[in-house]
Amino acid sequence: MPKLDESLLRPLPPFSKLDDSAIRAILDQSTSRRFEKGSTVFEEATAAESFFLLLDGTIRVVRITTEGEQVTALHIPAGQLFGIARALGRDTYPATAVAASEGVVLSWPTRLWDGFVAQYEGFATETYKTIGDRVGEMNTRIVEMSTQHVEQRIARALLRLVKQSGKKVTEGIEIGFPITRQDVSEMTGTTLHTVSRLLSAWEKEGLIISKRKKITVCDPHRMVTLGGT
Amino acid sequence: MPKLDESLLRPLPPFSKLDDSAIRAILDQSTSRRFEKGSTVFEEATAAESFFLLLDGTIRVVRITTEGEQVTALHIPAGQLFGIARALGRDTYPATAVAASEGVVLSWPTRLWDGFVAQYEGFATETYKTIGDRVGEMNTRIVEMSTQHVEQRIARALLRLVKQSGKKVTEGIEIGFPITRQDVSEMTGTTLHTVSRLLSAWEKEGLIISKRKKITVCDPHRMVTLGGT
DNA sequence: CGCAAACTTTGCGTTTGCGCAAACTTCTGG
DNA sequence: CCAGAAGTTTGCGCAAACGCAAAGTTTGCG
Repeated sequence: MPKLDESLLRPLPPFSKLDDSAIRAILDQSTSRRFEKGSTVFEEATAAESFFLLLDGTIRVVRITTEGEQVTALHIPAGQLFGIARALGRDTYPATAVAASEGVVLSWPTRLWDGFVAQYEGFATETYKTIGDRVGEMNTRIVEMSTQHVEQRIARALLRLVKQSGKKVTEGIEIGFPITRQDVSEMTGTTLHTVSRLLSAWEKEGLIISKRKKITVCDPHRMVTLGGT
Repeated sequence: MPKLDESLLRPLPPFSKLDDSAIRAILDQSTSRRFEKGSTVFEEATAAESFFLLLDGTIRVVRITTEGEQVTALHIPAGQLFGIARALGRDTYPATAVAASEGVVLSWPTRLWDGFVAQYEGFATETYKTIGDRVGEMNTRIVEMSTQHVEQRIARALLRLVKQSGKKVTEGIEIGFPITRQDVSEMTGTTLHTVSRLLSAWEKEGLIISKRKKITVCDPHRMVTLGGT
């Protein structure tokens, strides 16, 4: 077990109101694990045996259609809980979680969930806020998919990624994990071809710089404009 | 105040595990109100002053884009709680609720929420199950919007409506509240024209019968097939 | 009873973005 | 250092669905 201490969890939403001993106790019951890029943390429809906290990296939450197409529902940034099926009364995971970059997660057996909720004041509340945010995001996704054109959807998707995991570099803001055109297409409900064409065009205009698996937004302001009113 | 008794709430999820006196107490604090078709129960981004239980009718949960287009996120069937922003740590409503048919709702001031959760065992759990179901539905919507063609989306939307509020009639199963092509288009992210064309075609094939504001699915099995694998 | 409003149908031209195909570039492992 | 895998670019043709327009139908209200 790697050395972990209270200061790690302290700033994160579900733990912010707990005292050191509580956090210590929670930490002691956790398992830490490193994930390679592309590896699966848990799979849709399997028994929700654990819930997770992402310490480092980014998780892609995907669903796979009967035709085998992948759809990315959500990206989880470092510092958030995920796989918390139990909080919504489910006993299987509703989607698959894939590591978008290498990363580290803590996990606890799901059976501890109810105890944490009962024992630690504010734990549930903070968790439900996170879920609330995700519901909001999903809602926004539905609205976007219903009303916007591919160009706007891709612009917004990039902005979301930048906001969640952007790193400042000299040329602009870079998305903090490796991402392919295919990935972007799965987030926006389009094809990698269309994404490629669009990114090429944007690069010519100086809006972005894109290398293999890497996208840097140079002109966020103009990107926002493209994203729609 | 109309006469309400325990038997009304008893069978509904959040109350199923409470005893008569608890339900009585909850009921005593509620306000009952009738809504006309098309009237707004609450509006997006306004302070979440109440939460609601739909006793009769159907609620359409919509978001309005900056361009003024409406997108229907969800339909709430009779018997469910809604407007429970508080449960997800929000203090404003994330969407607008419109009565799709006339109906009756009970409401409580939001400040009572935390008390209910604390006081009544199982109340929160059951509520979160409902939310979990809705999250699942939204997820499915995203996947559909990403991967399916208009025809499939409309087929599925109709099936969802039929499942939620279908009434058996001699010709098939009829959607239990008035619904226009416009409404269907707002559920599926398309235009009323496309919906009209498609429904006309389906009617010619005997798949459905549609009158003004009324749709009856005659051949649900074939409709499922149209909805995709 | 008649008019206006709400809802529906249908036609036609246009466009967006997909599907397919092929070539090209960058990485990785032996 | 080379071969193959993984990722990207680009061209071309096509079909789904939109946008616009106009006319038809049903309903409710005065």
